[in-house]
Parts: sequence; C-alpha cells; structure tokens
Amino acid sequence: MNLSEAKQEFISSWGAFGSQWGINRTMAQIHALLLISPEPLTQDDIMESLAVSRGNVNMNIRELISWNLVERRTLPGERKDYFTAEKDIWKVATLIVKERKKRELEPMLKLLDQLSQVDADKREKDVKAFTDMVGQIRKMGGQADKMLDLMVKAEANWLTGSLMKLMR
Amino acid sequence: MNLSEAKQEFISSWGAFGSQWGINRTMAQIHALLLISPEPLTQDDIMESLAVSRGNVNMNIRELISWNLVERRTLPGERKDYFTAEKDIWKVATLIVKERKKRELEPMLKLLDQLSQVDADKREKDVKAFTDMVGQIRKMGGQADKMLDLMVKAEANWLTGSLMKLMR
DNA sequence: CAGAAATTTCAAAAATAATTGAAAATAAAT
DNA sequence: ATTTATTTTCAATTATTTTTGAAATTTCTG
Repeated sequence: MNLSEAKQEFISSWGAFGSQWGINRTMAQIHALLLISPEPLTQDDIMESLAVSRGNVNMNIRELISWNLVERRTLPGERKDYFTAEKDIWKVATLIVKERKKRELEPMLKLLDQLSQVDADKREKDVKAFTDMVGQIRKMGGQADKMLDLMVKAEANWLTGSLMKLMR
Repeated sequence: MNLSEAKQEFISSWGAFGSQWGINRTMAQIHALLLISPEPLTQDDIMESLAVSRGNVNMNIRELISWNLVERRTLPGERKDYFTAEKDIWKVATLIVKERKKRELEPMLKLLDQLSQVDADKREKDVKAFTDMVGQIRKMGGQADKMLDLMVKAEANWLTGSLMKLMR
C-alpha cells in the first residue's frame, strides 16, 4: 500500500469509527487529516482533501477547537488561518476524556443523585428495584469519574506503567 | 419526585445518554426499562411503556440479546416470551466492554497493523508523520485492549480495589 | 392438522442529523 | 474609505437512521 492509499484508508476508517461513538463523521475525518499532517492546514486544504463544503469544514473545525483537539494558528504574513492538531496521542485521549466527563458523565451523576431521592416506600418491589439500580449506577459512575480524573492527571505511561504490572 | 416520574426521567435520560454514544435511543430505553423492572416483561409491556411499535421493540430486543444484556425467558404455561436484563451493573459494564472490544477495537487494531506496513521512504516528512501517528495509536490501542481484557476478567471491585489505592 | 397466538421481517414513511452554498459579517490591504 | 480576502452563519437541501405497520413466518394448542 502506498502513502496516499494508506492516508485515505486511515481517514475514512477514523471517520467510520467516530460515527460508531456518536462523533460526526466529518469532524472525525478532519481530525484524522490534521493528525497525520506535518504542517498546519487551511480550511481550503481541508475542503479539497476531504471534498466537503466550506461551511462544513468551518463548523467542525470550531467544534474540534472547543474540544481543545485543534488549534487555530495565524502565520505571520499570511492572510489565511491555519489549523493543527495535538499530535501526542496520550494528550488527545486525556482531552477527549476530560470533555466527555464534563459534558456527559458529570451531568449524569447529578441526575442520578436526584433520582435516588425518589419519595416512595422502599418496601415496594418496584421502588426497591429502581433505587437499587440507580444506586448501583451512581456508585459505578462515581468510581469511573474518580478513575478518569486520575487518568487525566497521570502521565503518558499510565497504561504501561505500574497499573499494568499490578494487574498482571 | 414520585416513582413513575423518576422512572420516566431515568428511561428518557438513559436513552439520550445512549444516543450520544452511538446507541439507538429505543434500544437504550428498553434496556433502562428492563433494568428497573423487578419482573420480566413481554414485548407488549414494553410497547405500552415506551409507546413504540412492535417491530421496533422486537428488533431492539434482539440486538440487546446479541449483546448478552437481555435474556429471553419462557415462563411455564405462558404463551408469550418474557425478557429480563442482567441487573448487576458491573456485569453489564463488562458485557458492553467485551462486545465493543470485539466489534470495534480489535478490527481497528488489525487495520492499524496493515497501515503501519505502508511502503514509502520514511525520511519523507509526510511518511514519518503518518507512520508515527499510526504507531502511536496502535500502541495505545494495544494497551487499552490488554487493560480491558483485565477488566473483563477482574471482579466487581476492580475499580474500588487495589487499582484505586495504587493510583492515589 | 387446523386455527389461534405470537414473533419476525422488511419496504415504506417519518424523524433526525449532516451538509451545502450563498449571503452576511469580519478582518486586512491599499 | 473602499476594495478584497477570509470567515462565519444558517435556511434549505440531502443523506442517514430509526420507526412503523402489515404481511409472512413460526410456534403453540386443542
């Protein structure tokens, strides 16, 4: 396989993979493209590479920036804006974890706390099943939350380091 | 908040949460409903509770069964099939991890291995950027794969136990 | 085995999400 | 201040995903 075939395959698969995880296909593809671009790219570069419209590129780039995965950069003497992606994949992973935690996990924990306050007789089978399940999910969610905090704070060798050794 | 309000909220939020993670809303809602139902339910029960069609319930139930999250059960003397969900949330988590690992992570690792074989001169900037990134992702993916294997094998206290203590 | 009950399938319809493209806004250059 | 380049917005369109519902199939029952 030559380079441009491999690039195509990478970008397309990254997009498909993203879709399965609730991430806009084009957003994932733009991210993939920037990940493997040694130099910053303009919106026009991206439009051409992926054959998508200007509006599409613009919106998805802004979304990537809001996740801190992509940075806008203005080169001196250049009129256009350039974009680069964070290239350290560990940092990428922690940035994504940080955002999903903030946007999804934390609100979910808040909701579960509310739901556990349900006002009903716990001797009833239905009530017990409900509060047990909410309690279980709340507990596991809280643990995951703490664990992801540690991950975000930890260094890049978290996965390879003492954790893996311990669990062998 | 009374029980039925709380149930409604739980089911609806679980559906919304699922959507964000690429899981069909109705599938997530059916799962939520079964999670908090002390007794097995029929397709008709689910249709009524969630106000969705028979075909929809049937397809999503089958999908849940293929994830081993739901079990079909035929009660003696009863004509209809009944369905129950696994209620231990740790088991639920490991079942989901197991399936996503098999369906998504493993194929992705296979692809990355192929992509790393790209036939080109590594002194070229483009080539180096590409193979570096593929290599990084491959490495992290491989580590995640091992780690998730451990999680699947581990007991329910994995998150609270020595892991959390170690990382403090 | 015939009839009834329940489940499954899947083409068509509906709902949702993503994309386009052109107009508006903003920023830079002359 | 005007022109030109670039970015942003968003209503309309297009694509994708989900859902419906009725027909076909399968599974029970007497």
